[in-house]
Parts: sequence; structure tokens; C-alpha cells
Amino acid sequence: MANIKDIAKLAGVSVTTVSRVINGHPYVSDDKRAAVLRAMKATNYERNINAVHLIKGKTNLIGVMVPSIKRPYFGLVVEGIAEEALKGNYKLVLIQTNYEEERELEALMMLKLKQIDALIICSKISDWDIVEEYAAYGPIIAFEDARGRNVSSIYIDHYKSFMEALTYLSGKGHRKIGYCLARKSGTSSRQREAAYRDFLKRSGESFDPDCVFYDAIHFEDGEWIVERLMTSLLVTSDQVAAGILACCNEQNLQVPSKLAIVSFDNQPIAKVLNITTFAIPLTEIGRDLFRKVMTREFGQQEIPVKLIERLTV
Amino acid sequence: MANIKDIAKLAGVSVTTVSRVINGHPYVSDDKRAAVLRAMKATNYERNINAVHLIKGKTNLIGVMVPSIKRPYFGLVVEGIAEEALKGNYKLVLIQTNYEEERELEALMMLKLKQIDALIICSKISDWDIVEEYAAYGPIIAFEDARGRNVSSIYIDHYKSFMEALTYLSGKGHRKIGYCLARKSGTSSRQREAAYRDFLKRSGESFDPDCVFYDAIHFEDGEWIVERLMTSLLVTSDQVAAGILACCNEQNLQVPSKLAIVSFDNQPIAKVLNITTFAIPLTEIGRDLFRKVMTREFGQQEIPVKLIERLTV
DNA sequence: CTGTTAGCGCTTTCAC
DNA sequence: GTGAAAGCGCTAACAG
Repeated sequence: MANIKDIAKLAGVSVTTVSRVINGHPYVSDDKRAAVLRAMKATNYERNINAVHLIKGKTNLIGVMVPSIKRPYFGLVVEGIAEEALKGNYKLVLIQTNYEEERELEALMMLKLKQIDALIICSKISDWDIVEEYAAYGPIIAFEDARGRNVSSIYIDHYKSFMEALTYLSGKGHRKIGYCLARKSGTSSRQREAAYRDFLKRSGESFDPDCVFYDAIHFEDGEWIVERLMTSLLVTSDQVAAGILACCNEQNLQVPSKLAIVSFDNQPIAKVLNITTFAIPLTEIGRDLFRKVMTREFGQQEIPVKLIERLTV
Repeated sequence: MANIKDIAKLAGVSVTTVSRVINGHPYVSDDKRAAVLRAMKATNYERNINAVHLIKGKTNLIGVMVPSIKRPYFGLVVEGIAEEALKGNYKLVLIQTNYEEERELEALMMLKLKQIDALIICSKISDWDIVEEYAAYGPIIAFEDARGRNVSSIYIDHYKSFMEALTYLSGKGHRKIGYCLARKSGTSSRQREAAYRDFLKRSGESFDPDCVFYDAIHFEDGEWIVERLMTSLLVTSDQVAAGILACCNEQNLQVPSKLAIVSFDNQPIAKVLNITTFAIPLTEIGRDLFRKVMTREFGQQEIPVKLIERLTV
């Protein structure tokens, strides 16, 4: 494969001149430019991008840390990131972590090694201390509440949203409210649990561990959740809510009279199934994440969540 | 940021020696190795991966061309690719094409520029001629029928599968069979249409354009499909089938007596909703794609599709 | 306008 | 065991 020197020789000019025409610099005479272009065409020349990366110290690659790409939730976020990346001529490096710290560290490491120019954390398990440490090596942004931390973020105040949902449900006369979380640990789960406990305390009720459902992630998880009878359910994903609804249909369990459901995200499936849900503009957030991490400005930005009342409450 | 020269100086050795300890080569005395390690620790040294890429001519990055990552179908395939990539210490570069030729060309270009070591095409719109041209620059594999082409592939014979589904449906006594496709063009759509027309011809019926539904991709697309009354439906995605089913429930349209549904993929949602579907092991295919492209061996491999009989026929 | 030249940071012969 | 030195392919002062 021809390199810049070959082209220079073939065109009878210096490598500088070749470099200039490659990069569209001015001050190259038309005939030399033509000669270079001809030589490039003749040899099917393509410049070695890795050499460019080396000398420039950047790669036009943005890392995206994501637990599992098959979850529609993250699919929507990454979709937004990808849309925006396209415009800026950036490519995405997908790091699927499965919430393993070791994988997350790899993503952070890529930033340190300058293999990626910036890192977008869609969700993580590692401690903020670690993320902060790596933030020294390049821009990092997280889609997770990083208030009080030295890391930029676009976040949802899950305490506030959960409290709002709980209040809404109870205002509609529902008691024995159960809730589903995708996982036990993590910032958002902690915030939600706190909201739930505070809500209970306020209304003088005691906490019942049977009301909490962990690892509720996919549509199919609706199945085992319905088994445990609640009168209302707070679900952190429309996918799961849809699965629950499907099972209710099967079992002729009336919604919302026997079981009320509120969920989060407002994914398309929630619209079709008329699920009452809190809208979270995931794809738009993806776009924002990309734009914001590229500016390299530090900052925390809260995304408000908006109740969409439909037929499940 | 310290480089290899700094480490060499600090440790009082040559860069060669430093390089040796970095890469775990033998023939380095214990004390020198210790000195180097100490210097690396002291300076928080990390080698510049781009320099390595330049000299080695490879990047440990694998390109993944995908139309839209938010579609669960592709999410599942990419999940499999990511799992396997992890084991081989490869990272994925996601190129979301939205079926635009220009984007697809960019992905192909990355291979030519050696920014990625190999390319996995999950689905494409570009002509095979173009793909074949770029196959000269590095390993390419496609999850699309490439028989007769100079590109490796793992594929599903959509003609065969569609014919099987049609035969099954008609064997169950269904007439006026409609079918949904994700898009109008593309190898698989062409194969399916051909099967449908051949099937019609064989049973002496004529083709009715009203029986074809294009752009049926997401759950929510089920809505407008139900509007046009069929007695049975061949759906190329469980997501859409689920959406159709949801609308049938809403409208009290009995399935399968009033409308029979067969779909493809056997995604988890199909199991929960008891949808009769043809199983396609998407995640496993993802893993295979990765493994196969890494071997660099040319070959076409058909993935058989298996009918899972449930309650929608 | 054009070319010379000094790197970017690392790997790898090759000779000692 | 060790190190000098020659690149990998490209960019960007700098000098003309």
C-alpha cells in the first residue's frame, strides 16, 4: 500500500505538498495539486489513519460505556449518541460492561491511553472516585446523577421522580404499592429506595421487603412480578410494565382496578399499550450527552421527568 | 505524560529494555526490570496506544455496521458480537448507518484506512459489488445471504423460511395471507417477496399488493397493520407481531380464529405472548459472526430456522 | 508557493 | 542480557 512518500516521488513533489493537498491547505499550485491527485488515484492511495492519530494525539473515537446494548432503554440512548456523532464525523466505540467493574475500568483506560477522545457513561457500577480519577485524562460525561462529584453529568433526579410517582399513585387511592428496579445497587436505585422509604415514613406505614422487585429489566420479567400480588406497581421501565400488562391480560386481572401501573421512560410500547408513565427523552438525552461531552465544559444538568397519564392508573 | 524515553532515562536503561518489560519479553535482568517498573509507577506511565497501532498496522478494533441500534433485533446481534469481542480483547466500533449508502461507505472506508481490523455487516443497503471491492482491504463478514459473492456470510435462507411459513399457515387452513417486511429493498425482502409470489402461483392465486406491509419494524407498527384486515399474517419481527397482538386484544379481535400470526426471531417477547414464531438465534449468530470474521476464512454458512408452535396460529 | 527536517511514541532487527 | 538505530506514515514548523 502506497504511502505519502511514494506519492511524493510519483508526483515529483515533496511530502509536504502531498500533505497539503490531502488536508486541503491553500498555497499549492494547481498543476502540482493535479499531479498529486493523479498519483493518488493511480496508486489507490489512502492515508494511514493511525499515523494521523499518533501525531495528532486524538482519534475521533468516542467511547460509550453501556451495560447491555440489547436493552431498549440503552438502545435508545445510544441511538441518540450515534445520531449526533454522525454529524461531528465521530465514530463510537461501544464498551459493553455488563456492570462488571473490570470492563468499566477498560473503558476508562481507553481514555487514558488516548484511544478515545472522550467517554460517555450511560450507566455504571464503579465508584465515583474511580471515575473522577480518570476524568483527569479526558472528558467524561455520565448519564447518572453526579452532583457533588467532579464529573459532568446529565441526570434524572430519581428521588424526586419516584416521590412524585408515589404521591400520584397514593392520590388515586392506591395502597400497598410495590416497585420494580433493574438492579440492587447503583445511584438511581439508591435514590429510589430512599424515596420509597421516606414516602412510607411520611404516611406512617412500615417497609415491606416483599414489595420490592429487583432485576426487573426485560419484557419477560413481567411474568414473575405479577405472581406476587400488589394493588399497584411502580415500574422503572416500560418494557417491564408492558410485560406485566400482558400477564394481567392473560390472567384476566383488571388494570387499573385490581392492579395499577405507573412506569418510566415513555417508550413507544407504552403509548401503544396505554401505559401511564413518566416520559424520559432517552434519545434526546443521548444527543445531549454527546454534544455536552464535546464542549468539554464541566456541569450538571437535570432532565425533568413528565407524567403522561394514560389508562393503567 | 511520560513516554518510553522518559522511562528509559529514569530507569537508567535503553528504550529497548523498557519495551521488553512492557511487552513481557524474556531476557531482562530482574534488577533492570524492577527499575523500569519503578519508573513506570513513579510517572504513572501508560503507553501511547496509537503509536502501537501505527507500527503494528492493527488496532484491535472491529467495525460493526448496523442500521439502527435501537431495534431489539440488532441489539441482540450486537450483544452477541460484544460478548465474543470481550473474550478476544477486541473493542467494537459501532457504525449506525440508517441504511444510508454514504454511511455504509464510511464503515467500509475505515477498513481500508486500517482503523478497524475487520468489519461485521449486520445489514446493508449497498450493492454487493461495493462490499466485494472493499473486502480486498480486510476481513468482512455479513449477516446477509452472500451466496455467489466473494464475501463471507452467515445467513438465513429467507426464501426457504418464508415458504415454510406460508405452507404452514395454509396447511392450517388460512387464506388471504398478508405479510410484513421491515423494508422494501434488500436481499432478504427480495427473497421473501419471491417466496410469496411463488407460493401464490403454486396455489393458483393472484398477487394482491394490499397484502404487503412495508416498514413494519417496531412494536408500535402493529397498530396500523391491524387496520387492514387479513385473516392471517406473516410478520418478520416478533416486536411487530407483539404490537399486532396488543391491538387485537384491544379490539377484541380473536387470535388465531379471526387473525392468525406467525412471526420470526423468537425474541423473549414472543415467548411471553405465546406467539408462534420461527426461532433465529440472533445473539448466537452475533457470536458466530465475530468468531468467523476473526478466522479470516472465506465461507458461507446457513443458519436453519426452526418453527416454534405456540398459540397465534 | 515549495521543500527540508524534526519529530509523534513505539517496536524490532542487529550487533555486541 | 542489553542498547543503538532504523523505521511505521504522517504533520508542521521553518526556511527559502
